Amino acid sequence: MELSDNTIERICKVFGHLALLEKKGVEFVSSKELAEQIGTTEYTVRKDISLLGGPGYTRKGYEVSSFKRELGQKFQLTKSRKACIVGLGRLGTALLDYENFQEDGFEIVAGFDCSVNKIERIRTNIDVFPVSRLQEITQARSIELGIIAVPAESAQEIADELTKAGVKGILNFSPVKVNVPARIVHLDMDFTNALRFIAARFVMQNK
Amino acid sequence: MELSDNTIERICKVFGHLALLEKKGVEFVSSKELAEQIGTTEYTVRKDISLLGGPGYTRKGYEVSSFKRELGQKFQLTKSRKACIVGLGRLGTALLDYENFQEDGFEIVAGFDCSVNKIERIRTNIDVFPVSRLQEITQARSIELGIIAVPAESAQEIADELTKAGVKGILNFSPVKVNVPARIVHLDMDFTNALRFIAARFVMQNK
DNA sequence: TATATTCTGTGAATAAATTCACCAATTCTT
DNA sequence: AAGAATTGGTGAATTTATTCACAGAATATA
Ligand SMILES: NC(=O)c1ccc[n+]([C@@H]2O[C@H](COP(=O)([O-])OP(=O)(O)OC[C@H]3O[C@@H](n4cnc5c(N)ncnc54)[C@H](O)[C@@H]3O)[C@@H](O)[C@H]2O)c1
Ligand SMILES: NC(=O)c1ccc[n+]([C@@H]2O[C@H](COP(=O)([O-])OP(=O)(O)OC[C@H]3O[C@@H](n4cnc5c(N)ncnc54)[C@H](O)[C@@H]3O)[C@@H](O)[C@H]2O)c1
Repeated sequence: MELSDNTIERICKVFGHLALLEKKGVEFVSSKELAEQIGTTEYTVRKDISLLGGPGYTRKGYEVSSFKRELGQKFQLTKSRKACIVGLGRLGTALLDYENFQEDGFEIVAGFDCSVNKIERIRTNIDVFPVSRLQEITQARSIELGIIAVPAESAQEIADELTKAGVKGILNFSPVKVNVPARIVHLDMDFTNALRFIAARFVMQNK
Repeated sequence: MELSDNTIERICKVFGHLALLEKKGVEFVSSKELAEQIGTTEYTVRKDISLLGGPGYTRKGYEVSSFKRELGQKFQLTKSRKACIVGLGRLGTALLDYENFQEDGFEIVAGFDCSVNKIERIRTNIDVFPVSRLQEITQARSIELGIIAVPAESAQEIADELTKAGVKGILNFSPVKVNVPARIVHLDMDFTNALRFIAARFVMQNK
């Protein structure tokens, strides 16, 4: 059965929240609480979950650990996935050193940049390479996800490289939309547009 | 008339693309091209634009400069808006020095952190302050937007501070949803969840 | 034990978003 | 000048998403 992107996104948020609850030792959680935490309604949460057939218990809600395990299995969110970062400027290096990715099942196993200077100067535990070795390293290390943190004008070029290298997904932080074949899942995260949206939304709301 | 969030978000993207085209000196752009650039269909673009009453010209499309001006006016995207960043760690400092915000009409006028050490060590042109002065500075400098880049456990606390300080919008980079009154527009940008979504989406797509 | 409460699951109803179909206007081509 | 092609605008149709309503089940309460 076909899940919508909205549903998948919400389920991912649910998964994240379940992980938190599990750490805290909480045993059960209701659709109402999940809804509050992920910013939607209890109806939507229940509908989403019902599409997956997850079992909830009357007057208790969903069992945190087993439900998390089930989601992890269904969406393969438990196996650790390897990722690389292309563009090691201010944003790229911040991402490189963000150790929380690890515990959420994303392992940054390589960084790439076109500037050899930069590569030599970077202090990090992650291996960094010239971008000319992107294909080689991506394949050798079974990297599944590519994170783009190069300037806008190089973003499409890097998206193409990553595509050729065979990644399954791309997260793009540059402020231009990248085009990749439909088999590759990609998401553009444009901070400037986020600020614009907030501003525009505020203006509309108040007139 | 009421515009949906989807429409507002798309219009913001259109605005961004118009700015690009204007810089390049392009005079007209069709709904089809806009659609390609922002990742939607020409129908949706035309429908969105028709809600705003923007004039398009037969066999030419929309006039880049005047349409951009019109959108800028309607959504007040031309006036420069002041923003601050709270949490000057790896991500916060990357954002602090991102000079492109400026040319898109967002001016970072202050940074805050709880660590006095950090504040003293930071090298940047932007003024940085201890977080205890958040309210004071935000009001003194008419800051409208708050960007949260503190660890998850402090995010809600900072959201509350920003709310009290009277900001109009909040962009939250921590991986927890923050709760603020409905009058304040806010957006959570959770990178980890973005990676999860990409992974989950890929799994679903291939079964 | 009986009754009230609270929770899920899900079909039906409603609402929202997208897509389509096609007219009108303009430009291009021959 | 005639006809073909391209483009926007928009009401209608369709599809998708959300919300509601309520049955069924377990638990709590009296
Ligand atoms: N810094 C931020 O806070 C911020 C905010 C919003 C958006 N962004 C976007 O994120 C991206 C990165 O921003 P940044 O501030 O880190 O930029 P930056 O200029 O600090 O770093 C870019 C890095 O990419 C490298 N690079 C350039 N072309 C390359 C190529 N073809 N292959 C490999 N590496 C290449 C450069 O050597 C540099 O190290 C940009 O697209 C920017 O618009 C950044
Ligand atoms: N670094 C990344 O690439 C990355 C990726 C995904 C998400 N994030 C999220 O962004 C946020 C910041 O990440 P980071 O890597 O920059 O963290 P960091 O630890 O490098 O920096 C956090 C900063 O916040 C300051 N701080 C802590 N509590 C504060 C408070 N109450 N008031 C003011 N300042 C306070 C700290 O002094 C520190 O300077 C986190 O929520 C993180 O989960 C970061």
